[in-house]
Order: sequence, then C-alpha cells, then structure tokens
Amino acid sequence: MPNKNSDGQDEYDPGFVRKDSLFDGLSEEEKNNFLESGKVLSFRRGQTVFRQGEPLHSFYMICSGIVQLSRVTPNGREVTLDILIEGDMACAKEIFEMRDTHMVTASAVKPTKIMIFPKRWLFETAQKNSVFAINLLAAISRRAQMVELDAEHQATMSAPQLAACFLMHLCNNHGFDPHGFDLPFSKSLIASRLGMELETLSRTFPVLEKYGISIKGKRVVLRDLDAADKHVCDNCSVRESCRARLSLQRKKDDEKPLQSKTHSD
Amino acid sequence: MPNKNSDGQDEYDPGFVRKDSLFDGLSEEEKNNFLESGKVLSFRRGQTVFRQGEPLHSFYMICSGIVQLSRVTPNGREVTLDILIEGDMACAKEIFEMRDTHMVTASAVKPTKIMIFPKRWLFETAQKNSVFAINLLAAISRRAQMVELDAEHQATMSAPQLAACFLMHLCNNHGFDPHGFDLPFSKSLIASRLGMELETLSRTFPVLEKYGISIKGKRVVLRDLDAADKHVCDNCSVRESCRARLSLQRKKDDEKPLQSKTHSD
DNA sequence: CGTCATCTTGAGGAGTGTCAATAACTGTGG
DNA sequence: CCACAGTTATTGACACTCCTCAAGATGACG
Repeated sequence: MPNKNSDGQDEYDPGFVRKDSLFDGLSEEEKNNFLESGKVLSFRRGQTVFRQGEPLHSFYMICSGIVQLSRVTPNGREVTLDILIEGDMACAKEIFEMRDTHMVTASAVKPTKIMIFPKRWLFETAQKNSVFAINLLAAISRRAQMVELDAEHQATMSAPQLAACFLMHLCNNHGFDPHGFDLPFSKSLIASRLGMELETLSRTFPVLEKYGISIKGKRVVLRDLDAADKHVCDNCSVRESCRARLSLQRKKDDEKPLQSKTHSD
Repeated sequence: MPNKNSDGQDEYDPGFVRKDSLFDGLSEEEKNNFLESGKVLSFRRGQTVFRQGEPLHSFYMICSGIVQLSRVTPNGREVTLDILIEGDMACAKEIFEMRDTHMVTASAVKPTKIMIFPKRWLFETAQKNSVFAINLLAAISRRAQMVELDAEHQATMSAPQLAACFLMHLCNNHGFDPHGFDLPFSKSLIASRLGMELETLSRTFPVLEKYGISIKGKRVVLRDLDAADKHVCDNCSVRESCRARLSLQRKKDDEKPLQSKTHSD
C-alpha cells in the first residue's frame, strides 16, 4: 500500500522517469520543480482513470502498473488503442489539439500509480521551456510513428504475424527475458489490442511454434529470434533489441548464474 | 508553368498557408521571415519527392497539388499511409524523432508545388519561437489523432463503411460540393489508402447507393448525408461539416445560380 | 471441491483477397 | 475525327482468413 501525505495524495517516486523522457536535458532542479506540479494517485485493478467523453482536465504519466486505453466506437465495439506502462504518458495529444473532452477511456489493468498534472501546466511549461517543448515534440512524434507503423501492420500482416510481433515488442518494452516470461496481462486484452478476436489469437499460438515462439498458458518463450524475424516486421527491429538483451542476459548469467529478471513485479 | 527566380527555384505564393497552420498567431513579418527560409520546388505527375531509406534533410509543406505517402513493407507490399494536399506538412514527425532517414516515400500524384525547409530550420525555429512550437505540437497531435482514428476504423468498419467515410472526408477536406464532384485521383490510390484491393473498393460502390452515395466513373454524389451517417463513423462528424457546406452552397446557389466550384483545378 | 473467469477448440459463414477476363477511359499519331 | 495502345476500372469465380456462436477445458481462489 502506498503512503499518503497530508494532501491525501500518494508520495511520488521519481524513479519512473526513465526512457526518453520529457525531462531529458533538464537540470535535476528543474526536473524536481516540474514533478512537484503533479500529484500521484493510485488505482486498483479495473478502476477507471478517465472516461471517453468526460471533460479533459489533466495530463498523465504512468509511474507504475499498466493502463488500457480503449474506445467504444459508434457501432458499439470496444477497441483497445494502447497499453501504457511505466514512463508512458497520456492525453498530451488531446491537450495540444485543444480538445475539452477525453477521446478514450483509461483503466488500470493492475494496481497502478499515475502522476497527474493540470493541463494548463503542460501547456505553459511547453511555452516557457523550449527544451521541454522539444522533448514533448519528440515524444508525440515517436508515438505518432508507432501508431502509423501499427496501422501498416494491421493492413499487411496476418493474425499470427501480428501476434508474434506483439510478443517480441512486449518482451522488449517490459525488459523481459526472451528465454521465458509470463504475460503481464490477459490474452483478451492482447487480442483486443491487436484488433482481433480472442479465439483468433488463441489459434495463432500453435502456428507461432514454427516461428520459434511458444506459448503455454501465460508462459512465453522466444526461442529463435531469427526464425521469428523471417515472418515478422523488419521495421520494428525488435530482433536486434531482443538479441542485445539476450547476450546481455547471457553475460549476466555467466557472472551471477542465479539471477532471474523475469518477474520484475 | 511556374516562374523561376535567379536561384532556379520557383517563386512562392504564400496563399497556401491556410488551415490551422504553423504560422497561426505570428505577425505577418515573422511569417514572411519564416517563409523566406524555404524554397518552392515543382514536381511533375508521378515524380518522387523523397524515397524511403534516403537521408532526411528537409521539412516539407505542400503548396498545391497532391502527394502520396507510401511505404514498401518487408513483405514487399506497398501501403499508402496518407494523401497530402495543399497546406499539409511532411516529415515533421521524423525530424523530431531525430531520424536521419526517410520512413516513407513521397511522390506527386499530380503536378505539385512543395515548399522545402532545411530540417535544422524547423528544429531551431521550434526552439526559438514558442508560438511556433505550440503550433507544431498542435499539428503533430492532430495528425496523430487522425492516424489513431484511422486505425480504429480499419479495425471496426467494413469495406463499404471505410469507402463511405473516405468519400465524405474527401469532400470535406478538398472543399468539394457534396451534390457532385470528381475524384481528384485514381481509385487504385483510394483503395491503397484504405488498405483494401481495388476490386474490393469497386464492389463497395453499388452498396453505397443504399447509403445515399453514388459513384459513376470519377463522379461522386453524396445525396443523403443522414443515411450515410447511419452507416459510417459519428466521430468524424463529417456529416456536420458537409451539411454546413451544403447549406452554404445552397445560399451561394440562390445568389449566383450559375457558379460551380466542382472543378477547382 | 465447487465457482467464476479465462482460455481453448470446433463447425459454419461472411467478407476480402486473388486471379483472370472484359470494359471504359486517356492520350497519341495518323 | 478516328483508330490505336496503354492505363485504369469493373465484373465474375473461387479460396482463404477471420469472425461468430457454442461447447468444453483450464486455471485461480475461496
């Protein structure tokens, strides 16, 4: 259970600020100054962070946990647009688009801590601090590029390819060991994220064995990244990242044979 | 044929700077100052502006004409990611992502003029001028939102719905008269943009009659926007825009019965 | 050990992709 | 103005992928 301070909000742990963050290139002082504008809230598994159509007040950064971004389309279908993890941000797009309502619904997939900033803060900081503005541009651009690549995948890849690609990315983004890791969320969520039905996803798993990927229950093993690569996207260059991690892992294994980074939860 | 000045580049006509442009909120002086950093080049129908994989040097703004952005996927399939028109920009994403090569290929679909800025210029201007930076953030955010909505459509809509939605957007974006306009580019391009085969697109047209949309050759008539709306996306709120244009058109028709804005070429 | 949620497996059908033949349009040269 | 070739689009037949509905299987947890 998280500690609460006098305001009733959780104390924050700035450790989540990693990756290619908005605070890159800022002094520790500036960074901490910025972080004080936000407050950290905790969400239970299944709890809604914000809902599609509600007024948009804040900018969000995920400190820990997992958040599903979804939309209910006019036809009544639910689509998962993204699955956010530690270090990801939400609603920057909408804020700079000057929208006043949320386009998507965000809900915690597991216990999650989120840092929340007033949207005015984001806007004004981008105006005042050019380093921050450039970081924001980079982050939003990166995200836009990912979405575009995603759309390309949907258009050109089969269900098994999509699944393989997703698993490799997952391994990469979460820092899992390709030799074996457990899915951090349900297969239904994955299927929804990939724009396919759960049944279709299930049926891809036997096929993926051929690509050197095996799934038994929640357990995933990426055995042969080369084989996988033949059937999946080069663009993502996941293989390279995964392989880098693999050899890193091997070195670590040599040094401390007992260490396992699989469950970082 | 465009005039050439002493540098061999075409003279520019800043009239293309419309829409929710990067120069919003800047003084005429600043704006013109900025425009002087760019030069306008002309491209023939079919000519390549830049190619996927080539080094990325510039930021682009379309002055007139139509540009197809496409990618060849690792499987060898070509996907059309976007179709740019007057006022659209290209490569901002890639520049702020710090990429050094082009992700996509751009080619002129018809005779096209493009204003070209050094990528350093874009970067430095965003750093120096906070209004410009915010405009950039807005533009990239808007684009990202569109791509996301597009992906949602691909995932949830049938081929006829996609086609109907595309035609309504087309009418809207190009400022055509819903009562009747000619497609400004080939149906193959549209099919490729919608991630479907030309044959599939062709087969949607008879179906679209039911939705109040008729296509005969290049001629398109959006007869019943309400009927179309029932079968297409609410999100896009194309109907509203089209309807606004419809009543605008009616007023114009009342005033000057002979005017026709269909062929703006 | 039963209950609930999550997942797997099966059978059938709708929607698209593929291949191939035909038709319409576009521009060129006689 | 017409015949011609080249491009672009339509139409048909068939195969394949994925969705839908339905029935089990597995796993988590009290």
